[in-house]
Amino acid sequence: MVRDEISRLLRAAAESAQQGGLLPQVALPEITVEPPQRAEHGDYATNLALRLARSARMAPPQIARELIRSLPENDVIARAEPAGAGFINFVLQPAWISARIGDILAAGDRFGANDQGGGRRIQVEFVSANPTERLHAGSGRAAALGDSLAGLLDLSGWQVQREYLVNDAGGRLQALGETVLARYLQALGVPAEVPRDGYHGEFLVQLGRELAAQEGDALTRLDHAAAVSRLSRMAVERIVTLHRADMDALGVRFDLWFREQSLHDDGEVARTIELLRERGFVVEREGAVWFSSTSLGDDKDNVLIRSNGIPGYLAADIAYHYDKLVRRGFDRVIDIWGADHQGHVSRMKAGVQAMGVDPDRLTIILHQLVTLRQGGEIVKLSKRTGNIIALADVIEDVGRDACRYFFLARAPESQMEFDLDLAKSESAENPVYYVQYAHARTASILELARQRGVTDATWAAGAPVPATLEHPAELALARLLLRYPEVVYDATAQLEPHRLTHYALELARGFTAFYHDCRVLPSDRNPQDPPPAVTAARLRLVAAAKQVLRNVLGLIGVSAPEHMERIEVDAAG
RNA sequence: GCGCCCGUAGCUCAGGGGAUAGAGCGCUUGCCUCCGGAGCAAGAGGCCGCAGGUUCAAAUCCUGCCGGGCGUACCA
Repeated sequence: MVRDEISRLLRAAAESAQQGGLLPQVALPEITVEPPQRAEHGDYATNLALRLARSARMAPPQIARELIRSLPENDVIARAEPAGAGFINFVLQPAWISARIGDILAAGDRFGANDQGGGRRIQVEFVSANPTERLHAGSGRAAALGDSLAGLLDLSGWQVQREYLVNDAGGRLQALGETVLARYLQALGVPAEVPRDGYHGEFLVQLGRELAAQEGDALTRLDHAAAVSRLSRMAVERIVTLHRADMDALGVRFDLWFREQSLHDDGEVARTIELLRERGFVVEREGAVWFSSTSLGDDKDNVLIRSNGIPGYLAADIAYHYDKLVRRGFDRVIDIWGADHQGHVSRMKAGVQAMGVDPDRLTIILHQLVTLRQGGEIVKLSKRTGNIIALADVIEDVGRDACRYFFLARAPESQMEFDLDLAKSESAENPVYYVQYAHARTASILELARQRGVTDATWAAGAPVPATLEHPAELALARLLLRYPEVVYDATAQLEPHRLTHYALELARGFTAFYHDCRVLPSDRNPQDPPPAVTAARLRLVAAAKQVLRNVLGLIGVSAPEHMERIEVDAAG
């Protein structure tokens, strides 16, 4: 990464200055090098002199001057200047930048990779909606967030597994079975009532009809419990199939759809409770079995086995996380939960800790809920409200690409307002199309170059640098491209994939500005046409831009089209 | 009541100790004889919710208050 090159030079400068007596022998703080907000402040800047001022007992500008003077000979930095209250601003060498374009082409789809994971194993579990209805739009946010995060981790040297937990056990499954039985019977004309804690939406009415059509009255001959059990299983399978189809439509693939029921079948839930008991975290009172999580700092104890003898969700969830962290041995586990589950964070952490596992190995990312706006109406998407807008409908309306981009574009902790009408009616103005359009342009330029007899070898990775990039727009684009690995690194380390969408837009803008200012191919009409070496250098830059746009769009989950359909601008509006 | 998250441009949101706070959409004004105008350039629009505190430096960290969202079950 470019910033690491500069950091190394700065560290060498500081040590050299200390040895030469220009700076006192104080401990160096962590060196941060980052692009400044304003272009006139150079390509990168550091506040090292400001950070050193106190311990060195020197004025920051003076420290800055000493550091600059002590910078080792190098071909990276063209200029280093003290600025402001004590910053050092760096301008990179155009020749060095130009040479790095070849690195991008050589790295190809792997450009941006780093090794912060070091081959360790990590699991990202996300969406994991209860199989009781169609996925609602809010699950799209979890899907976009989880899939892009997993992609980032993969690119950053982690071995990643994407997992979806199917809650096919427990009390809600019972309620599902009761509901489906009632709907099934109703469809057969038999009077039946959905229990009060069942699911009253239209969706299961339809499912009941389908099952009645498929099974006839066969299930009426079973006793109640058997019918509920049978129907709940059938319903789960159908609903999971629908969930899988929605994820496919978003381009999200899971490595494993984990069945909660398997933990019960294998005795893992029972073993987990026993293990908690051995470790002294189990108390019995009021006829139920409790996890004494207050002893680990939780605000209250939680039920493991209800007084009716059925284990609650927490017992299964602790068993599940024990399975992930110990039995399957993931080094880290990331759970992505909706904000409506925020209350479970402390007890889940306590549960992991009680099982003897370092709770820092589990990271829970909460995303705030999604609000949909449709026809000026606000529709809040919380679970178990009757007013659900299905994810499948949103994907169909808006398209996969815009869906992935918009769901990812906000920080998880922000509430998100998704304006369906805007996304549909003004899709041409969507930032996602702007980014895709930039990619289509790179493809178009390279294709035209081929038609004019320029071979791909011109922009191949190993080719020598034909000419040093000089034009400000060329250099600005090249610097943006070189920043991509830093964006990937930070987005991974901070677990903030939404940064990708902002970078993608910035890169597309940088490319479009370059395209506007710098002619790539000769036009024969203009005496200012670029000479062949400049054309070759710009083609390499275009090829590199295409690569990086492709890479970042890939992480976001948006397609990188070679061509886009023309949209005619209707002057009449 | 208590807990978590959020209050930044007309709207939707980035930025989360550092230099003159940004983007998209919307609005105003210019640009289509050449690689795709789904574009480009310029502009208007901000006590960064309020009040204290910490710091050389606060939109950013801390405290309190106000406003919004979500939790606060022997549901998941």
